[in-house]
Amino acid sequence: MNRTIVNTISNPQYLRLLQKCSTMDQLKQIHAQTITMGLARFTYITSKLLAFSATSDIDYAHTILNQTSMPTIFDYNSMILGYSKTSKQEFGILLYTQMRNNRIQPNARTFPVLIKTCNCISSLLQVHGQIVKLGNISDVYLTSSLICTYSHYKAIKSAIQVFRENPYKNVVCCTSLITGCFNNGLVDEACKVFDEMPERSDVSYSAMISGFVRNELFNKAFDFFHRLKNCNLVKPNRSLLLTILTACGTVGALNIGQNIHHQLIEDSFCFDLQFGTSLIDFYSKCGDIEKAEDIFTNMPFKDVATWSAMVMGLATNGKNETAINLFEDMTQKGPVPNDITFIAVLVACNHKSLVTKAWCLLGKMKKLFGIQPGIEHYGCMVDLLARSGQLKRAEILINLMPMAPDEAIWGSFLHGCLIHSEIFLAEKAGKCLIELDPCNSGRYVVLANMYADIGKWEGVIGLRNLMVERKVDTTPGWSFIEVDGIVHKFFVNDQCHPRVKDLHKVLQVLNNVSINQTASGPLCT
DNA sequence: ATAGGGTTAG
Repeated sequence: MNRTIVNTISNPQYLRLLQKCSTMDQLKQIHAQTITMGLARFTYITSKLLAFSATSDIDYAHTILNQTSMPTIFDYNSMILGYSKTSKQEFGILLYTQMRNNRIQPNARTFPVLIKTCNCISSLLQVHGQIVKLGNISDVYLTSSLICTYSHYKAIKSAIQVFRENPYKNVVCCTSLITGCFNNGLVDEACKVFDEMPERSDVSYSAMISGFVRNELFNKAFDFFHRLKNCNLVKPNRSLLLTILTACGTVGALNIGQNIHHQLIEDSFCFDLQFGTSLIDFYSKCGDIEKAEDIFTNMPFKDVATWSAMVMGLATNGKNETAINLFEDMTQKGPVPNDITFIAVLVACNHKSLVTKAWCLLGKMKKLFGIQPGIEHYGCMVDLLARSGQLKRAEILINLMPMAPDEAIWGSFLHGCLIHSEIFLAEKAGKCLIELDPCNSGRYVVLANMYADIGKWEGVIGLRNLMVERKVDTTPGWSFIEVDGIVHKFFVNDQCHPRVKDLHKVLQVLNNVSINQTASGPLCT
């Protein structure tokens, strides 16, 4: 940078210069010149430097803070915000204490950032205590921050209490509570808050729809989507359409998803990175892998998520070799693969029992890409080994993994044991599953069916008693399909659908077509 | 003048 420029520019010009700088190197240069030019005595200039570096290099920001003779509340707020974005979140409260020792009064902006540094419920309670103690410092930002963080730590009752007792609230506070309720399974409460809201934004609708999706209430999500389109008050925004598209993929709602696709084409959004990736995922999940490939080919910009979605789509649609080849292409000329890409390519190996290839990829992942395998990667390996009958090796891997096995790991292992009739190992895995997931009736049923198959009736009775004793909810299994925008849900032995007779006729035809099918009983009725 | 909140693909 030209020294004379800095020397002669006025303060607003200086600030504009600072806003333009995009790297820490540029900032350090400006900082050095600020000192040489004697501009460091203007506190708002150093404050601006500090605020900028706090979000990209917190240690550098801390050196600026240490060099500042009289740090202001602005400096502390920036520092606390900076720490909230790092892994050293506990420094937030330490800085706050230091600030209070220096007799600096917090202001309305201090607490939302301080709340962000709370990494557990006890630190949140501590901060909330401070807020109450100081009094007179609340506003809508603070209310929503408290609601979000309480619900994040599963203290939804406290979140509701903050909402009810707080006079400062607006559409954001209501939306925060809606999200909190949905994330804690309180669907009715979320609906109540929405119904009673004085005004609603596009984000409020988004929160409702994604909340329904997370709670697997897909019909309600689609209902809301239609309600929103009909009311014409709020326009569906990007994230809302992305959420709906995810929901469509999850339930295989081809028609609704296709309508969104057409709408995206009309709005010239179809080449958008996120929409493109979402569409690839959606069409893959609906089984239209050609359409997914077509979108992938025509996307002008693709990132690691786009490639991962495509590899996963191919892998789950039986195009395993294409998936693995696409992954190889990616390592040659695409973005750097991440942990999710590796899950996708391991799934591709899984569906073709490519055990050696999978081990090789797992090694590559660590050595070449520096990615530590997570529980999902081990899960893929266990699944792969178990399916291919290498149950001993699968068991050894479960014991050697650096983390405790979860339901998915034992589930894969059990599945492999059942395929290969390894009764002793299956029993072991089944018991682990029941203990990990004691409320899930399905876990008991799998083990009970296995006992029944081998005629070990005392095992069946024992499990039945255990279920009664533990009051396990035995909601029957269900399936669903979307036709013309309506999701039809079917339970096992369900006779409630108005066209149940027609459905049975179709099922009969299908069963006759697949003569070699070894499925044990009807798919769903 | 500088600092804060809600939805979001894999």
